[in-house]
Amino acid sequence: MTDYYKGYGQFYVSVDCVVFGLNEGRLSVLLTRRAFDPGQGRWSLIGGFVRPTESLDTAAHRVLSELTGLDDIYMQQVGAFGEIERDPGARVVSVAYYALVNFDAHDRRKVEEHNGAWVDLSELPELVFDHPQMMAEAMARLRTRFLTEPIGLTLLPASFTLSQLQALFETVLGRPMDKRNFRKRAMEATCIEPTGEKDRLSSKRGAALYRFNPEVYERDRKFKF
Amino acid sequence: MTDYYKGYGQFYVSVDCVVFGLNEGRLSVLLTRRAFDPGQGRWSLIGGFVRPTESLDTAAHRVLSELTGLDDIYMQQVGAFGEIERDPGARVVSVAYYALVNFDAHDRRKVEEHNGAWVDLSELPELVFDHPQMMAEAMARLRTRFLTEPIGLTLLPASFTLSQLQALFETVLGRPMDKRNFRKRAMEATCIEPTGEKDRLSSKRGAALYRFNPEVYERDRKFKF
DNA sequence: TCAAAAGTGTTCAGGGTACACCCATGG
DNA sequence: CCATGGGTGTACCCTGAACACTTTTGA
Repeated sequence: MTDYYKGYGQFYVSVDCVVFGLNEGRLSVLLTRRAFDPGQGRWSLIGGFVRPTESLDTAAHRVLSELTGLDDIYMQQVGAFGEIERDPGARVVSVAYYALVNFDAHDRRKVEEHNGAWVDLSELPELVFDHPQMMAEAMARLRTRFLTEPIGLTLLPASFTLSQLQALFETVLGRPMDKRNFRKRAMEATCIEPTGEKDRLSSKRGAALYRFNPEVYERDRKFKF
Repeated sequence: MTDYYKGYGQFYVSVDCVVFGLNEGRLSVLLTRRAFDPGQGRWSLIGGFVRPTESLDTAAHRVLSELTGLDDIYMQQVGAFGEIERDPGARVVSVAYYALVNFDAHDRRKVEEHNGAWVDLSELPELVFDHPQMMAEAMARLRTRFLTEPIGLTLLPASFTLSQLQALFETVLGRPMDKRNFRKRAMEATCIEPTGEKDRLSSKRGAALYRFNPEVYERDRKFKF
C-alpha cells in the first residue's frame, strides 16, 4: 500500500439491487422499508454497504443471497450513482444492479425476516433517495436485453406454457404482442423445448409445457423476439 | 449526518475516462503514463480521485477539463469497477466513462503538461490495472450508440465531408460501409445540412461540406445509419 | 491525359407485421 | 352446449444490402 493516495477523500460504497420476480404471474420487485435513518420506514431497494473484503459484484450477490436464500442469480450492473446529496446521511456512492429471481425457488422466510416485500410493478410506491432513477434505468436495461437474450426465462418456473411466456414479455415490454408471431419465434428458439407434459390448470384444453435448455442456447444462440 | 453508517468500510473512489478523439483522421484515445506508483510509468486512462465536494459526473468533467481545456464534452458513464485488487495500491472503486472530444478544439498544451498522449486505437499499448476492460466496454458502448445517435459528429470539425463521416463510421464500427447506402442515409438525416462550401483539400474535384444542426436533430430525431 | 476522390438509383431478398378461424375440454 | 384459452399459416410491405458508372480537376 503506497502513501500516495493519502489525502484523498474516502466514501462509503453501497450496492442497491432492483430484484425482479414473477409473483402470481405479475411482475414484481423486492422492496424493503428502511430500518434506520435517514429515510427510516420509507420504501427502498434492497442494498447494503460493500465490505473491504468484497468486490462490488460479490457484495451484490451477498445482499441478494441474504434476502432470498438464492446463490445463483442472474444479475447485471446498471451503473454507479454518486450525487453528493443522494443519501442525506453521509456521502455514499451506490452501484445499482438488477437481478432476476425465480420466485418459486426463493426463501420467503428470509424476505420476511428482512422486512422485504414483493410489490407489483404497476403499484410501485414512492422510493427513497435516487432509487426511482435506479429503478427506471434498471427497467430500461431489462427491456433492451429481454428481446435478444433468454433472461426472461429465469423468471418463470422450470416448465411453462407459451401463454405464460408471452404474458411475461407483454408485461416487461409494456405492449401487446401478436400471438401467432410470438409462437412462431418461440418455435425458432431451439433452446425452448417441449417437455411433453401438459398444463391442465390454467385452461380446460390444457397447454403444452416447455422448458429452457441452456446448453442448446449456448450452442445455437438463437433467441429473437 | 447519522451515526448508523459508522463502522462500515470506506473506499477511495476514482473516475477513469476513455477519451476518444479524431487525430489526423485516425481514431485515437487520450492516455497518460502514470506519474506515481503503483504502475508508475505504465500507460493508463486519464482519471483522478473523486473529491468530497463532487459528484461522479462532476469529477469526470473536471478531470477532462484539466486535461483538454474543454468544458462541454459529450460523456457517458460506462460502469463501476470494483474488484478488490484492481488497484494494488489501495482499495479503489473506479467509475469508468467514455467521452468524445473535438480534437481541433482541445488544448494540446494542457495535454502535454499532464503527460497525456493521443494514441491511435489500432496501436493501443498495454494498459494498467483493469483499464483494458474499461476500454473494451467503452468501445462496445460507443459502437452501439454510434448508429442511432449523432454522437460521432462531435468528433468531427464543425464542417466535414461525407467521406470523412463515412471513414469515421468505418473505423468506429470496424467494417466497411457501402458508399451509396451511407450517403442515402446521411441525406435522410435532416440534422446533417450542407454548408454550401466545398472542401478542396482532400480531393481534386472538391467535396461538399456539411454541418451538424443540433436544433434540427432535437426536432426531427432522425438519425439512422 | 490520367489518377483520385465525389457523386448518383435501382433491384432484390428476407424479415417483420397484420390478420381470423378451429380445437379441446371442464363446468 | 358453451365459454375459455390453445393452437395454427399466409400475404404484404418495407427495410437493408448489393451493385457500377460518370464527373471534376489538379498534377
